Amino acid sequence: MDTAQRSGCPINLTLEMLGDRWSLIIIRDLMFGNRRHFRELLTHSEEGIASNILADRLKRLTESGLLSRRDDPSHKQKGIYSLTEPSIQLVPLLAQMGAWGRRHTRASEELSIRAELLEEGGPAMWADFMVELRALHLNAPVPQRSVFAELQAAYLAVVAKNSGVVV
Amino acid sequence: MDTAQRSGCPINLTLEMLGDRWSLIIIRDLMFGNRRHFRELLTHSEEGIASNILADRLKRLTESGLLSRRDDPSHKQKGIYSLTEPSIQLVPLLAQMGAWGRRHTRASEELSIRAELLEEGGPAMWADFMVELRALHLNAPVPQRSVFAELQAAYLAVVAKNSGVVV
DNA sequence: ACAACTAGTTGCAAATTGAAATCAGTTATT
DNA sequence: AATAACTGATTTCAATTTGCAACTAGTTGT
Repeated sequence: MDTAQRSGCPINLTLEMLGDRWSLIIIRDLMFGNRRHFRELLTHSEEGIASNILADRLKRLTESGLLSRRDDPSHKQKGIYSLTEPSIQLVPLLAQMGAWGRRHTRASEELSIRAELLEEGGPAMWADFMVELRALHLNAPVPQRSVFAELQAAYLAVVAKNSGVVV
Repeated sequence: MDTAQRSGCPINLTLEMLGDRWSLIIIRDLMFGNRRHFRELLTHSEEGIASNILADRLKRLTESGLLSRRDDPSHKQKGIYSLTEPSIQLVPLLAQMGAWGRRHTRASEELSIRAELLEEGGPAMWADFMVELRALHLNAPVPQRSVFAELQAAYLAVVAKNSGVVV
């Protein structure tokens, strides 16, 4: 990894770590979709990431401490990717990105519902979500509230509604 | 501009508009540095943007509604770039980016002070700053409080302190 | 033994980036 | 009036990055 940085500005440095078209997509899928394996990230990606790009980003993100990788005991070739404390602390940033995107881009209703809930929930909900992510990714104690489940349920409800199925 | 989008996810769409290494740098300089002309953005950039990239990004950002451009009456060739309501609403996102970068990257003390103040000030300060930006960029009424001046003063104080000058 | 699955790698064309030089029009200086 | 400096770009070109498709080498299930 090159260490040459353009400036010491925190916004610039954040951009240097995450300012490309795929890094935050991968973190998003790990965070909100709980995709933990290479294959899951590759094939369940809404955006259709290529395998070489995914491999490269996983390597870079792991090297820069935003992800960690451990072996999957059930399969000698599989690795399990986890968020780290720094990437868990991206929750407020991703919440703001979702909120902005929902207002100012042509986001779909189905994929916006999580952003809407996170925005309404505010910092308190983000904190609860971060506690839960620490349980899922860092072996911290499991909390009572599952923001993940709330978001998932809301998403499935909108999908069901829009396909005409009675929930 | 190509209209092909990878997915309707609000995070993805935000990334498609702003997820490159320069767009948010330009918006940052316009927002926190009040750089309004091409030359100012080009030469006062900490990061040293190239003129062809700057020209391209100003065009793209203007086309996508994040900036607007009007003629400068004092010089027939100059344009004055302004933030728009959508880009003013990036304040919370940039505040979160600064806060994250300050914690998780090797950001310099001098360039971090604004991020620190914005984080401490929270949503109330962000709202005040947005009101002020609407005055500076959208001809809205000028408010009493100037967050811009507060940030600038704090920055200059740190610069002065670190160069051994008595403030 | 064999098929399917695993995490990647390789090859290659296209697009993007970025440094340096250049450009044409505008303004300030002499 | 001539000229120098400044304006927002554009051009050129090499290097890098992207992304698709094919492929690899190892692992697991049948």
